[in-house]
Amino acid sequence: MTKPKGKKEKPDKYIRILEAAIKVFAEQGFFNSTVAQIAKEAGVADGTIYLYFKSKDDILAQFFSYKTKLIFDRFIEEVNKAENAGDKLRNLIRRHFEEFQNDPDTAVVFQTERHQFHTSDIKMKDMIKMYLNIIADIIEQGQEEGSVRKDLYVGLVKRYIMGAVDEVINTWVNSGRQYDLVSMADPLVDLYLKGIGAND
Amino acid sequence: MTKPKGKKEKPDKYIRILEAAIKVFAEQGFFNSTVAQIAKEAGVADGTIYLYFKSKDDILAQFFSYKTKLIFDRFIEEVNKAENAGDKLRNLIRRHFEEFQNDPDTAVVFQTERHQFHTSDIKMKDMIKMYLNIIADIIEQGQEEGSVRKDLYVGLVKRYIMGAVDEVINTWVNSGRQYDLVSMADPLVDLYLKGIGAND
DNA sequence: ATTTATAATGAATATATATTCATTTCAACC
DNA sequence: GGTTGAAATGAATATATATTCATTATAAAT
Repeated sequence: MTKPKGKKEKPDKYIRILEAAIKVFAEQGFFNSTVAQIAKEAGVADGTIYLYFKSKDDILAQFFSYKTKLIFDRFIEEVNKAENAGDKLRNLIRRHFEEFQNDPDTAVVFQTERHQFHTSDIKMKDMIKMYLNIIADIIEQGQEEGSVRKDLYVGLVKRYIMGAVDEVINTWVNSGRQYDLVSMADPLVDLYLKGIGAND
Repeated sequence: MTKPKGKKEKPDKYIRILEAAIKVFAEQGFFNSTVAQIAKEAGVADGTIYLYFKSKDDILAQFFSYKTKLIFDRFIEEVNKAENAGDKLRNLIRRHFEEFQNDPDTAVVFQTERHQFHTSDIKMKDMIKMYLNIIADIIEQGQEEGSVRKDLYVGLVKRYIMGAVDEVINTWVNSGRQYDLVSMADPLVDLYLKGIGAND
């Protein structure tokens, strides 16, 4: 029998546990979630978790690296579709909003837990650095093109951009995700480029 | 004897425990900290904590409301020292950076834990709303004065400002607080006002 | 059918720690 | 110096839950 009836789900059990964990974490936060809850949500025994993950902490660590890889590839792909710096920035942020809007559990866990684990072995700093680097490259390209001011402290600018993106997502998450996040992208990019000051 | 020798520290035991808790939370995070550690740091017995606080959660809740009141009063005071919107925004952010730089433990706890307790009874949303309102008032004043663009979505602008402030502080906290945070205020306000786009 | 290897189970374990409360200390007053 | 009430103590309790591991199921191989 080369075609099994329905009992061949080996490779995706890892994924199934991860997805279940994300759901539980999103609902209750990492520290308030129990391994037993994750197991139940995934439809496996408690002990099974430990065949795929070293510890509860490891589940969160795996989640971050797994999702980050997936998402960042799409960010870069989307950035590369554009030619000039302004469009690249717009594409990055729009795609960021799209990804999070389409995967709200991931969004919640990212926004809620990302500030906790800077000391642990979760490679949070590396992730953030990657994101900041994408932005820095765009800024520098813009400066070469002449579309971006040259008298900028890029180390500050990239955080200014990332911070605003982050807060807009936070607001959306904490509102119960009731409105369209993606529609915030264009007005936000407009603020980055033009600022709030009246053009005299 | 109306002048006790040195054993009259009643009103500040509450404060002492709070400060100790903040220190412990800053070092290890709320969930990884134990009540016993806080008691030790404060130089009191474990049980004494419960004469002043309902629970471990309550310590964090008290901290937020206690510190928030203190700090926000100073924010408003500082904003009121300025006349026009630009200076008000500058004063707000500079004072924000000053407060956090002078009280690093508070800064760490704020930045680390503020994204966790949106569902709990900690009045996080109210605190954030207060801050956003200060900003919104400044923006609107700027629009009346003519120094700020009128075609702005204020609901977005205030988050854009707060988010960037937040991220700049995060970076400082996660760097081990090695550089002068306050010096970031002016360049940041410059970005808000002028944006990154080349003025054509 | 029997063996073998792998995967999964879930009850039992081990530990950690928030909270309680019976007891003690303290300071003021008579 | 004895009495009183409040404040503080810290050992004991109660609970929760991450992790382990002896046992069982599963599937393939012979």
